[in-house]
Amino acid sequence: MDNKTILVVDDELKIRILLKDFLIREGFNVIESSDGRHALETFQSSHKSIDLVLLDVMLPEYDGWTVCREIRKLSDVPIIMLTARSDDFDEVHGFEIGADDYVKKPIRPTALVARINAFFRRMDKGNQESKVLSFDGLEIDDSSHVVKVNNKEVVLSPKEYVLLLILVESKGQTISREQLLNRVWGYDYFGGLRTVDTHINRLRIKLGEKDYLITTIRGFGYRFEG
Amino acid sequence: MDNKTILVVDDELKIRILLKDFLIREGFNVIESSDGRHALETFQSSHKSIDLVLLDVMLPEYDGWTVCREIRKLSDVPIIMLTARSDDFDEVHGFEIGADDYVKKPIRPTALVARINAFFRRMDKGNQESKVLSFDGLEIDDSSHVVKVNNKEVVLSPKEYVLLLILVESKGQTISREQLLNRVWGYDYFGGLRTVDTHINRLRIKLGEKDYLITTIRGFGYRFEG
DNA sequence: AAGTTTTGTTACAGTTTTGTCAACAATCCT
DNA sequence: AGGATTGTTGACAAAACTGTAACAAAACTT
Repeated sequence: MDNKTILVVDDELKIRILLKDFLIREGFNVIESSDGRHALETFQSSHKSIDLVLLDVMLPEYDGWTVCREIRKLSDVPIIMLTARSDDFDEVHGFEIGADDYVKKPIRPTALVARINAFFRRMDKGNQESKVLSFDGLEIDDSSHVVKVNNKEVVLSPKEYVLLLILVESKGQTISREQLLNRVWGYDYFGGLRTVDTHINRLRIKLGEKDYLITTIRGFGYRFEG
Repeated sequence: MDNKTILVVDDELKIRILLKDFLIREGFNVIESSDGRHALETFQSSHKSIDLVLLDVMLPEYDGWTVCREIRKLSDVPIIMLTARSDDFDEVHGFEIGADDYVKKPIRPTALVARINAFFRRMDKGNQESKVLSFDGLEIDDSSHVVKVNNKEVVLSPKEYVLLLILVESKGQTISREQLLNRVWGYDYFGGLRTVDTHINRLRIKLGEKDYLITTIRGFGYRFEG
């Protein structure tokens, strides 16, 4: 497999260096950029050879959102946003603008690399296929976050959407409440397990007649039927 | 057998004890070390059996960074650094050295354990194969928890499912009621042995015509015929 | 700042699961 | 055969699990 090239955009030299080192150690090629304007120029001049963009939100010249939007006008390259704190980040905002994923600082290198690899794996898998998952009567367009039941759009809240996505991504497998808490709410969330039930319930209501797609496996968790 | 072993390196006795107790309670094996030199020796002598290293930055003899670097020369074991200060220098330094994650003091044990678990989960996600056990007419898909008899799904209760799984995993061997109580109900369960009989009975009923797969070994226990 | 949506938690009722018992059946032993 | 031991099965109450509604806090909109 030939090496992928990643464009790293961050104004902090230290972070840039450490990301570069880590990515190179993982076998990627790295192009660096320290501000928004330069990043855009770099991308314009050589976007054919860039396979993924790591983009800090806070940048001089243009901020990360702007850079993201501009890049989107040129290309569908995967963009992963790096956010300093969770406060100043709005996930929905990020998705609307066209980012494919986001990673909160402080960055955990292995996690980041796992995420990057996941992207490339997904891309290699079906470059032709659109990112629309669909099962009998249920459609999930992951790029636009639109969910349809019998061709009618259903509006899901963020948590509901992620919950559904997690279930669908491991369809056929039973996932415990603990796992769902970890994957939807995060590994550092310590709320009660009943919370999952409630959200499953809300999700089912919104799925309407297709609610049977989410099965309860008593004593174990939930499962999406593919 | 499934237990992961964690090497805890910290010079403060209190913290070491705190971490050890917590980790052991969570089902990990723990090896301790109080200074850098000893940690390295320990790791060199038994790094085959160490699955993760918790490493304090400030240590006598060698400091945490040095220990980290040396361990990296030997192995790719995940390393989580415990840092007292939260300024960027530590993190950058850590990235360069090759640590996988950071946890800032003061440590919240539950959060730390969650992080460790997240790590292990991600790691053995790679070598996770959906194992489907199947015998004439009986199928057990452990990832989805679906059991089929003659291609027809059979719904088992949690206890029934685990019971069946235990039996199947040691097929051909006779397992005593005591062993079944231990492995299905847990080491700290003190119920009567008859309980096993009842559940075997219920299991057989649900297995229908395939009930002969579970044989009674009079005076000893039960056996699954593979 | 007020109103709306999302989210986490709790409470409770309906259902399933579970443990235990006791009667009954089968097997073993002398 | 007869008694003793062991296994099976049905009944039933206790415990556990889940779905749902209600409510309050938090986040987001306008």
